[in-house]
Amino acid sequence: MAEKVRVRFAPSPTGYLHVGGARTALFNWLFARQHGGTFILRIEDTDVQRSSEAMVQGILEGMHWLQLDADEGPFFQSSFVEAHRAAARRLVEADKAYYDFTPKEQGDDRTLKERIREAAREGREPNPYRDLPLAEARARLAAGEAAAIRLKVPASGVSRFDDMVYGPQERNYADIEDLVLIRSDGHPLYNLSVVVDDIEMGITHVIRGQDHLTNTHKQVLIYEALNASVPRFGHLPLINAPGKEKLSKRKHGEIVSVTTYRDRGFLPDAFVNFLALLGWSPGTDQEIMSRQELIEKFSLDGVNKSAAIFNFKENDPVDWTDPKALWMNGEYLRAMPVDELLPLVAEQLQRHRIWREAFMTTEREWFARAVELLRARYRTTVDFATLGRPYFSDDFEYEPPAVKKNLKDERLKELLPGLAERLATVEPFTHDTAEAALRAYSEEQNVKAGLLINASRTALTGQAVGPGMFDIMVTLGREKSVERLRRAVAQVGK
RNA sequence: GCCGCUAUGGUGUAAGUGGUUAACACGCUGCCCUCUCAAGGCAGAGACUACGGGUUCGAGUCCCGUUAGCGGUACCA
Repeated sequence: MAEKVRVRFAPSPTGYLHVGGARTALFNWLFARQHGGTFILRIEDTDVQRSSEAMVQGILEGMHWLQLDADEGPFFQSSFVEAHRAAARRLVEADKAYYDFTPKEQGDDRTLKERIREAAREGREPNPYRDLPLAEARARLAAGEAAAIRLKVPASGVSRFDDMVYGPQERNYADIEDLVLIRSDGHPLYNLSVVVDDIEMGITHVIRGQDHLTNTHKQVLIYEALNASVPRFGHLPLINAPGKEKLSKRKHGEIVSVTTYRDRGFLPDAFVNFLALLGWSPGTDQEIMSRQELIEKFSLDGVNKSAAIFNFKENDPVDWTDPKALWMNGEYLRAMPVDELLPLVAEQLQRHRIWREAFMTTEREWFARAVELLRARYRTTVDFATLGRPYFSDDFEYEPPAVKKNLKDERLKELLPGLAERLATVEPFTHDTAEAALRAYSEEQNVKAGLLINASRTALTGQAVGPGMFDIMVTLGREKSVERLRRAVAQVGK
């Protein structure tokens, strides 16, 4: 029978967890869950210069928020370097790798990319140390000379593997250089490290970004040299920025960081759902899928090959990220049980310092109704604390455009206090009785009800938009409504 | 330069082994609802399926070429 599925997510902590990494983690996780397999987290921190503890924490936090917790790990690749070196030594002994005494080239002022291309263009000379007898190499090593270890890649023939997403892949050995396995300072390099670790951890399926597709041939070579069984590979299309630009941490900043979505009021399930649809489709029209549904429907066959664009606009405070992500979060906000939403809203109100303990105790029922009323028009939980501020706190601002639009009419200086007086005596104070009182008053005063309604909305919330006016009144309660109507007189005509 | 991957409306994706007017979602526009804004309902605009050749009765779907984007080509990961 088929062996048990073991997959891993192996980020390098040279940056926070970004959307591309999160999607790779998600697909590995989904694949593992679907097959009853094991999902492993391995931090590839061998590049000490660029890795940092803070980034490790950021990755862990992001994974935790998305609820993609690992079954095993986190492991740290840096703790396995001895195994990597031992593997390289074995390859040397088996004559599948060799010591290269060529001095390490020093960097110059050209950019890295230019240097790589220039070196490649010059063509490769056969390495003079490739066939150096091992005894001689060891003698030079013993004499204190430094050497890198390179893999002996066959001069001719082709490398093949069948990618689970991209299909059959071929590459001529002639196009693959004798790659360095161990630097001359003893530091193991990526291609060796991943392979050794993946063998050690019994990884059966390697699911990762497409940027590794061509180098996979090199890794297959290493597996074979090590007499290990080669896992199945599945490469995922990349996620680009608008304009098909590469998504870059430096250029695009926090907009690509997963923790940004946590901090700006996304629901983890909504974000996971959105991420799943970036490069994958269940093949049906269904787009809103719970975690369980994703696990059931996910398939590498449904992953497409072309890069997706993460469609955010830069410097747009309202549509600050991909509109579809925002829409989807709103859908989740509306569909989830209020009881689950309440603590999330509470968290935001706390962060904005407008939280009152009573909201969760004596006024919990009221709190739930207010959240219910507001969530139809919000897209993130942060909206409850910003747009929703007037509903939870008396300390709010009158928005100038709203004042200009709804509190312009000078007559309101008399009408607002007049309305306040009427409402003060309405008994009981409900949506319908408040409405009846307002409409009666507008008729008496010979003004349109709309004038009073819109003016009241701005008087009560400082805003021009929001829920139905009488719902607002009931939510705020008689006392606050009356008080705010009177207070707003000072805003009339501004 | 060389090797490789990709190419469907603004964005994300559909269109089993080639078969009528290229579908869905987001976004956009309009209408309905209405005290505003959302939500919801309805309607609509938007794609000669990157371009050029083939194969075929018939191609988004197969083949070749071109172009573009991306990846690799490192003693980075």
